[in-house]
Amino acid sequence: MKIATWNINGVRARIDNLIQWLSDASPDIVCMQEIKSVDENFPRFEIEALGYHVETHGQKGFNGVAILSKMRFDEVNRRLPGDDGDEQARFMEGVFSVRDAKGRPTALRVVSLYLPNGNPVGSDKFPYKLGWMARFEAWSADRLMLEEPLVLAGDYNVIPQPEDAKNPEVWVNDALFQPESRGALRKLESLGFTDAVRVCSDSPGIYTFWDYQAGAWQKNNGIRIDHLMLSPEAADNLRATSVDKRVRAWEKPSDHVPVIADLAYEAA
DNA sequence: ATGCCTGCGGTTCGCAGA
Repeated sequence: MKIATWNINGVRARIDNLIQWLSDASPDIVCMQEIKSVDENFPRFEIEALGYHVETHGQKGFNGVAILSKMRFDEVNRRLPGDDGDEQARFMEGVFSVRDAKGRPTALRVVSLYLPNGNPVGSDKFPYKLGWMARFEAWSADRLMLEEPLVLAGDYNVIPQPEDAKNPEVWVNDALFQPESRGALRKLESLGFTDAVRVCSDSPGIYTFWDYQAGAWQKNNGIRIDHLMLSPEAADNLRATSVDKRVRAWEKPSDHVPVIADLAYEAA
């Protein structure tokens, strides 16, 4: 079962790109971020025509997340608990019925998340980012107690390590590379989550984002900020992880590319 | 030091992104 995360940077501007990629890669579940659309304007019919169920959590103009799945949703939960005043659409969870490699049935939980950017450091956006990450850690710790396969997939807006950037020195004053941001991501690992890309490769230079500006793609001036964090049960069933760089070279690309984890589950 | 480029909203420039 292939589970992907992709910051699409505007689903309506990217619909041709998305349809091409879905047809091509045939992922089972796709977590999307920055759909930049309200639910009513989400281009669901084109996607449903490819055999996907579609659940969205949109917002006017900015942010917004969605989950596409070849399996039907058993449950959908929107909004990260812990702050009823937070109106930004950055979190949704889908629950599915699957079987593991031995045929045992289990629930599979998949989260699509879009963490705050947090720049500039020194503005109120940075504490919002850290506060959001603290709420997310608390929610994740709670979910871990279920001892179920759980995939936290999304745009974390955090560069974990220097080897996750082509030029780490230019990021030292950026919210994406602050010790507090990196520490909050590392807390998920200390709780027991596994970075699906990193557990499969020690190589530097695995990137998921290249800025539109200054020829970043052509210079391979990228960063790795889109992550799939796996609960122990999910990590035990990880077969492989890949980054689909091809789409960054397509016409009218998103500045992010899909990251895909292949887990040893099948639809129940 | 700043813009570079792109999507969106709501009108053609401002904001946000990373």
